[in-house]
Amino acid sequence: MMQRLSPEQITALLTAHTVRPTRQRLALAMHLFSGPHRHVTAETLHREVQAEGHTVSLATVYNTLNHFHTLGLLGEVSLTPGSTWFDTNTKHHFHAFHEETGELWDIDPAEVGPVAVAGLPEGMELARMDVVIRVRSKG
Amino acid sequence: MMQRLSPEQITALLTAHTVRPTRQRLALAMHLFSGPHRHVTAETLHREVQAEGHTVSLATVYNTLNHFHTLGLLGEVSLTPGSTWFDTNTKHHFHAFHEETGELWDIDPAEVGPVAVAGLPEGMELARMDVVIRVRSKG
DNA sequence: GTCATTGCAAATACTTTGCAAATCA
DNA sequence: TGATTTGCAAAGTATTTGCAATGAC
Repeated sequence: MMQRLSPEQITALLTAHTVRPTRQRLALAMHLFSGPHRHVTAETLHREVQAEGHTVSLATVYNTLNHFHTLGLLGEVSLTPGSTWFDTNTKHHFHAFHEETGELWDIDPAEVGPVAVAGLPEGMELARMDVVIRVRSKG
Repeated sequence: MMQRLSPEQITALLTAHTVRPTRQRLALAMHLFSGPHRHVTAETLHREVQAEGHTVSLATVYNTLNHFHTLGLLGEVSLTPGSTWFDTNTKHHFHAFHEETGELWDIDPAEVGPVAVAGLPEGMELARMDVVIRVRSKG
């Protein structure tokens, strides 16, 4: 799924959510939404836009990622304590994480087989289910 | 599963892993291994032993939890970025997390139904699968 | 021009580490 | 006694926040 959103669509997406399409937000949104789905941390995204010559402070990257997450444009992945990953794929899916290389990719729930949760306490409902499959190279 | 290990068994457990059963480690291990299964952070465990009158520094709690984890006596739960939870249940199981109350408890894999992972890339094998079921009170 | 947004630096939260003093075998 | 362990304080890493300057409409 290359080129999900064009620059115009990205601007439209931001204004639709009543966030001003500023230079910084556009630069970040382009990285997030114009190519294939991404997994980023504030740190990795900051490095990327810097490398492209854009000037965006790290604080703004943090704020923007949180902002986009609040708007539902990004998902959050609980992977390792210590850093927060954001995921441009907000559909229901699972993750595979290679602990040796740090690689992270999506797993289609269909590949994990049918999953149902029984035995939840009375009065509670499932809000969301996070599955992280940790893999290693076959030794 | 109350009273899993007696004080003597805990001392034996530590010496078996060639860690000296010092006053601090015994106090921490008692909290972790003498009652039912626990989920703790360095912070919560530190508060507990302090409340009991033991003097253990927070740094030692961190070091000891990491040490026990390395020895395989504790599992680690990836829940929320920002704090690390340790789990005295090291058997294969899943977690349910109540995002509103912060409650965390174990889920028997049997209650989640059969799970199998297909479609892993060539040359990789499953190392471990973490499932976090997030629940909320029925609205 | 007005109000949102940005960037910096400071603050906060969590965790690790260096090292001297204390402790255990 | 000799090696390990502890506690403190300092450093490190990840993230948030206050506020003056900037930028968008």
